[in-house]
Amino acid sequence: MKEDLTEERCECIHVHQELKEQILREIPEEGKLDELAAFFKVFGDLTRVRILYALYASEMCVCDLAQVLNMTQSAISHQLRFLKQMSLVKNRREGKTVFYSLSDGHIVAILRQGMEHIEE
Amino acid sequence: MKEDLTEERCECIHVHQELKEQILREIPEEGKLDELAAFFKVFGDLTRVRILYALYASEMCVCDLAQVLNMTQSAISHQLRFLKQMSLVKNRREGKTVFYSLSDGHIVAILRQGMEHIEE
DNA sequence: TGAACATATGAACAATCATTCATATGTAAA
DNA sequence: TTTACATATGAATGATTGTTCATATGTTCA
Repeated sequence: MKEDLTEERCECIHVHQELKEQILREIPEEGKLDELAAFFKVFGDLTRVRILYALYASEMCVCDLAQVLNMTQSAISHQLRFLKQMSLVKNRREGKTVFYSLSDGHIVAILRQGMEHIEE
Repeated sequence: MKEDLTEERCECIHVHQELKEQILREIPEEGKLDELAAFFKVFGDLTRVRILYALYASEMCVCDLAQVLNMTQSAISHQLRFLKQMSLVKNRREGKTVFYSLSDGHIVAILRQGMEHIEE
C-alpha cells in the first residue's frame, strides 16, 4: 500500500469516512488488480496483438511468424516468451521447429470484445 | 508498414507464399490493431484499473478519487484525462467539482472478462 | 474584485519496455 | 562429430510512460 498523502488533500467531503471505506471494500484487492493490469498490458502492444491474430489464423512456428509479420526472429521470440509467461500462447516442438498457438479460446473472446468497443 | 527484412530470414517454408498471404488477409488491418492495442493499454496500468473499479462502485469527483485511492490529485487528474481521451470515462461539472463516471457498461464487461481469465 | 478551493496541465525525471545485436542452446542430418 | 538450421536469451539502447512539482484555469462566495 502507498503512504498516506493526506497533508496535501483538498477539503472535498463528498466521500465521508464511512462511504470511503465502503467503496474500498467494493474494489478488488490490490494484488488481483495488479494481476489484472499485467494481463491487459499484454494486449497493449501492437506486435503482440499482431502475433495473437496471426496465431488465431493458424498455428505457426517462430520463423513463419517472423516472415508473416515482417519482423526479426529475435523480436518475435522475445514477445512469444512473454506471451507464454502470461499463458496466452502454448507451444510444441517438432524437430528443430517450435510451433506456437493460442492457449485457449478465451483470448479470442477478449480480442473480439476489444474490437467491438473501438468499432462504435 | 515495416521495411522488408528478408535477408536475415531462415529457410523455414511451412508457410509458403500463398498461405502467407491468406493469413495476412485474416489479420485485421494495422490501423485497427493499433487502435486495439491502444485501447487495451489503458487497462494495463494499476492506477487506471483502480480508478475504473472505484468509479464502478460510485461516481466520484477527482478529489474523492485521490482520497479513496490515496494518490495525489495531479496523478489522478492526469490519468482521468487519459481515460477520458480514450472515452472510458465521462464527466460532469457541478460548481467547482467535476464528477467522473464510467462511460458505459462495456468497460465493466471487459474488466470482468479479464478477471475471469486470471482467476483460473 | 479578491480570496479560497477544485481541477487541469506543462515540463522534468525515473522507471519500464520493445527492439537490436551478439551469441548460446537444441535438434537433425551428413 | 561436425555442420547447418531453428529458436532462445542476455545486455545495451532508444522510446514510451507514470508521477511529481509548479503553476494555470475555472468556479464560488464574501
